[in-house]
Order: sequence, then C-alpha cells, then structure tokens
Amino acid sequence: MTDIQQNGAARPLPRVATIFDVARVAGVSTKTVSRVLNNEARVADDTLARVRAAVADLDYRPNPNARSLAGRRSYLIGLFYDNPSRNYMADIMGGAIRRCQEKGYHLLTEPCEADDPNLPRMMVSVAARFRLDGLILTPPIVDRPDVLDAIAQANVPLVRIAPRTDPARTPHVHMDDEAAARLAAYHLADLGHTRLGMILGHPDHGAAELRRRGFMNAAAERGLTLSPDHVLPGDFSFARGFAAAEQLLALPNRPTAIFAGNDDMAAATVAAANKHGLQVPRDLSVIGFDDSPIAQVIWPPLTTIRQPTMAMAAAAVDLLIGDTDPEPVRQLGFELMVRQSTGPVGG
Amino acid sequence: MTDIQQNGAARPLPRVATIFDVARVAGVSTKTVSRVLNNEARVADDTLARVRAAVADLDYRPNPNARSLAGRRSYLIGLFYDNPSRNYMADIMGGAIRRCQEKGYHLLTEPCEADDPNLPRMMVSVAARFRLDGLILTPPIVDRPDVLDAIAQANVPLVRIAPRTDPARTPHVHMDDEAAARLAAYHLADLGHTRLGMILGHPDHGAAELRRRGFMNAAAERGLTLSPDHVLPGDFSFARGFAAAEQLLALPNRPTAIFAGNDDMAAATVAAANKHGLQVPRDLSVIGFDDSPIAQVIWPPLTTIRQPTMAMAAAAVDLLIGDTDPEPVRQLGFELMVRQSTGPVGG
DNA sequence: ACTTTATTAGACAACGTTGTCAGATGTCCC
DNA sequence: GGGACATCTGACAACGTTGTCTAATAAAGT
Repeated sequence: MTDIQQNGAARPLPRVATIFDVARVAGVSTKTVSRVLNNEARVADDTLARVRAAVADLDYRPNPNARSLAGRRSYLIGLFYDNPSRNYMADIMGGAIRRCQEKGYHLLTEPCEADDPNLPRMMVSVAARFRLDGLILTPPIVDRPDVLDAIAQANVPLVRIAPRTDPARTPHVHMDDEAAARLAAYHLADLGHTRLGMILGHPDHGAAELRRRGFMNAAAERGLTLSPDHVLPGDFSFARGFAAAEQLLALPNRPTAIFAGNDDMAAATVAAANKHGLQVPRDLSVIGFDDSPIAQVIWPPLTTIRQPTMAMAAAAVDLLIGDTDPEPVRQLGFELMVRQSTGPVGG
Repeated sequence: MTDIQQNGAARPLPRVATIFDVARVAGVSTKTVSRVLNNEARVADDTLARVRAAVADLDYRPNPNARSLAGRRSYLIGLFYDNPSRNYMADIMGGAIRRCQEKGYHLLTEPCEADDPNLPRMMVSVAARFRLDGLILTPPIVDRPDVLDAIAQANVPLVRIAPRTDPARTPHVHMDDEAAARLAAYHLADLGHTRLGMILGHPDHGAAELRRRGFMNAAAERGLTLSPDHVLPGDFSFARGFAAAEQLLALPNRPTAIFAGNDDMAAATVAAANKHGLQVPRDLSVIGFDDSPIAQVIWPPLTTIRQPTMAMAAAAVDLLIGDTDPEPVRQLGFELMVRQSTGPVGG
C-alpha cells in the first residue's frame, strides 16, 4: 500500500505537437495552419493539402485553451439543468455529448437550482468566462423570463428544449406532446376501452397540460368523455402516481384503461394494480409516456410513447453550432411503442 | 417565426474583470493577485486582505483557459466511461460534478468504447491537450492493463473506481462487495428462509464474484447451503434476470428467497413472481443490490444494499485533487435498505 | 505596359493567466 | 553597523492559438 503512485505536484506531460510543428513540417506560417484548421476561405489548394498532410502526420489537434483564449470561441457548449428526472437528464446529456463529440465540441454540464435568484448572473458569468459558444436549457429553467433576458442581453446563443412559454423568442427543439397524447387515446379506443382514466403530470411542466388536452380531445373524437373523478392530478413521481392509481382502482366504476402522464406514474399504476390483485393488461390497460428505461424494466413492459430525448439534445447542439439547416425551430417525431401493458378490454 | 434571434457570428460578450483590474484595485502586481488566488505561501496579511477584497468587489473569477494555458493545471478532471448502466453512470457523474463544483473544478465527461484498441492513445492525447489534472476510470475500462500503462507512462494522475485487478497499482475507491453480500444472506436467514436462491452478476464485472462469495459464505455460516440449481448465471440485465427468475420459480422445490446480483435483476425477479401469481414478499422474498432508482419505482419497493455510488465518485475527485487525507485508497460503507420485498418465510 | 483588384501568405500583437528570477524590504545575529 | 537570511513583491517572458494588418503575387482591366 505504500508504493502506490501518489498524485503529486510535478508531472511532465508528454509533449504534444503544436501549431508551430505543423507550420514547420508544412513549410508555411502558423497563421496559415490556423486558416486551414478553421476552414477559412482563400487558401490555395496545394497549401491546403500540405497543411492537412502535416496535421495528419503529426496527429496534431489544436490546444483548446489557447484556442479559446485567443479566439472568440471555446468549442464548448454549456448545459444548465435542474435535476428533474435522472433518466431524462441522462438522455439529454448523452445525446448532447455524443453530437458534440462528432462536431469537435465539448459539453460543460452545470447543475443548478431552478429557483436560485442568482441564476441569470451566474449563467452569464460562466458563459462569458468560458466564452461558451452557446447554451442549452431544459425544463423547468427553460421558461424563466429573467434567465432568458439575461442571456439575450449578454448575447449568448441559446437553444431551448421543450419550452412552454414564448416559443417565438429563441430557437428551440420540441415535440408535439398533444399529438402524441392523442395517439394514446386512439390506441385505447381501438382496443375497445370506454372507461378511460388519466393521471396528470406536474402542473408546472408545460407538457403536462398538452398531454391532458390531446388525450381528452382525441377521446372525445371517439365519443368518449372522461368522468371528472377519473382524471387525477399527479406530479410525474412514482409515489404520487401510485396514490392516484390506488384511488382510481378503488372507484366502484373504475376505468379499464389508464393513461399516465409519464412512465414513472405508469409503472406506479401497474404496481398498484399488482398490489390489488389486478392483472395487467387483462384487468387494466396502462399506457405511459416517454419510453424511459423503466418501461422495459417492469413486467409487463409498458406500452408508451417514445419521446426522442437524445435526438432533441442532439438537435439542440446542431442548432447552436449552426452548420446545418438554419431553421431555428426543430420539431421531432414521436412513436407509440406497443408493448404488453395494454390489451383489449376485458381481455 | 422569422424574427427569432439567430445564432450567428459576431457576439460581443460582456466584459469580465481580469487579473489586471484586480491588481489595479488592490494596488499590487498581477503576480501577487495570482499568488493569492492560488494560495501560495508568503503573502503578507494585509496584502492578502486587500486582494481578497478587490476580488470580491469585482466578482472576479480567473479565466480558466488562460489559467491552464499558462499554468500546468486545467482545473479539469476527465471521466472516461463506457456506458454500462445509465443509473450507475448518472450517479457517478452526479457525484463527481457536484464535488468538482465545490472545489472549483470542472468535469469533462468522455464516453468511449471499452474495447477500442486506440483507447490508451486517445486518453493520453486528451489528457495532454486539455492538461487534465487527473483521470477517473470506472468499470469496465478500469481494468485494462494497456490503458493503465499508458496513463502511468504519461504521468497523468489516475483514480480508479471499483477496480478488480491490481488494486495496489493506483489510488482507488471501492466498497466491500463481499461484506455487503453477507449482509443480504444474514437478513434472509434472520427471516427464517432456508431455501435460498441467487442470480449472479456479469462474470466480467469483478463485483459479481465477490457478491456471490460473500452471500454463499455467510449462508454457510448459518448452516445454509445453496443447491447448485438455485444459483443461476446472470449479466445484470433485466431480461436475463427475468429468464433466470422464471427458471428458479418453476423449480419443484423453488427457493423462498432470492438474492439478485443487482436491482435490475431483482426487479425482474419481482416481475416474474407477479407474472406467475406469486405475491412478494408473502410467497417469495427478493433482495437486490445497488439501491438504484428502480428499487423504489416498483411495488413492493426493493429491499436492497445501498451502494454509495455518488460518494465514491466524490471521493475519487477528492483523491485526485489531493487536498485532503493523502491515503490513496478509500473504502466506503454500504447499508442494508430494508423495504418491502423481503419478509418472514411463509408470509 | 501600367494600374487596379483579387487572392494568398506572413509578421506580430493580442488573449489572461502562471513560472522564473531578481529586487526590495525587514530581521536577526555577531 | 553590517552581513546573512528570511520574507515579500514585481517585471517580464512564457503558454499556443487567433485577429489585424500588411506584403507579395497573380489576374484582370484599361
């Protein structure tokens, strides 16, 4: 135990090729190398080729610190978030990191408090100091007007994911929660269910209301109206969903199918059914929303609507980097994943 | 939709205070400010106070890029991982990021491929270029000898989380999986169970074998031996766990309690029991390992062993930064979380 | 042939810190 | 009182890029 290498002071890292080395090998000035690296126009074809060859030869990569110190860019994108759901954030971060890697960017992830009054100042300060090339915001901080104001005033590019207010204000990425929820209603109606129940999402989360509206409207189209006591509030948490489900299942005229505002609450509904001796889907159909990992880690696996979370994060990165389609709003598709938690009524 | 602010070229970020501003305000040289910022010795008390005041006054924070370009450090720690489990990585990242924030560091997270032959070169290259202050490795790449060699040769401080091979080789953080698994066996024995079953973890993961050994030995201490057909291989996945559980439950002399190598497989066991009309814990006790989020998002909630994942990541950061206890190995505690998936034999 | 203009390339100064090294000041001892 | 020493501070040169400005060359227009 005593001869374990200690992490200490002096540590001469291996020398890495610099822009000078490349310039020397290619027989040009450092500035020309820089031009090639940054795809600036006006470099003669053969110069370009020579520089490219030297870069490849030396396995040269520009030092990001020097780059962002000297230039205006950092090749760094900031992701600020307040931890609503682990799975959601894991997907967001995963999708963003992957795309960043592809594009030669890096992601700086900064947890924060959604109700911190200092948030605007803090974000601008980090952005300025790191010279962030852009910011990505996720719900719920995506809708704080003071944050949006500060970022706009500081001139930091911003892409919001799933904003609920003021959509025209910034570029953003979103999906059509309402249309997705309609799909859930059609699916249940097609299976012959007529007594539908719903457990709502967190009222502060914009998507919750959209999902409610889509589900109710689509049900109405099929001639089904939900009785008021079959629609219970929730907050996207398992515990609250479990309580709501128990309440629904105790009703004398209980629903034969329940649409939960997200997968956690759908899982809670399945669990509550199990607890009360009801078989899913024979006695009760359950449909969730998100297609989070939990959907496939319970039995029966959940029928749910796949929300393209990773793709949304990737699209947000694309919008920030701006080397693709300049359309500042991107709407992504969803998909109904039919698994085994739904079935014909009485089935 | 046309007047949405586009992310474009020129964007004058707000001016932030530099070390020169602080020096001017405090009436000292920039070098002295630097000394104060880096806690170097030999600064007179009143100078120190003046500089500190100026820093606070201007809300000055050193520019990280300039800092790591000029100095030897980056205040950046690299976390390389190959995505084994979402929940596990979310905990690792969360724990590491939080501690980094506290210490004024940042975390660079880099997904990679565990079997990429280029991994060593790639890691050293990133470390050198970013002047990373250290590297954190998680299973399974934590055990690749070529990676360890390359990092050692490049002189990059390294802390491993839960290494299985060569523990004396580097500082590391771990927990005593064997002792933890013993706890599971004692718990079941105390409840009166005599027919115990186990679903093993992935054979490539060092912890799997430790958990098996601990469980079996502790059971033996209590006079219980597991019949060979009550110990089934698994791989930490829900699907594989589900199949194994179904196989165990179909046995004529099925176990009354099952210890699964992790929570996903424990959840699968509960699910399989539900599917076959068995009530947990009345007809079957199930105990998991990890205390991952899924433990509380099924019903009944899982009795499981809490693995201090976030704390391990935080400890890894501490070891790298090295401003605390210099002991290069840190073993963290675990805890038996008794919930509702275990109960006395026969209900 | 001679300017004008586009194209390509280089010299050199930023960028905001820390490292090195030397200078200034104060303290102690003989 | 003067040297040796410890303590504190500052000037200045890195660090590795990009921005700005200017020079050299080639192409085009008169």
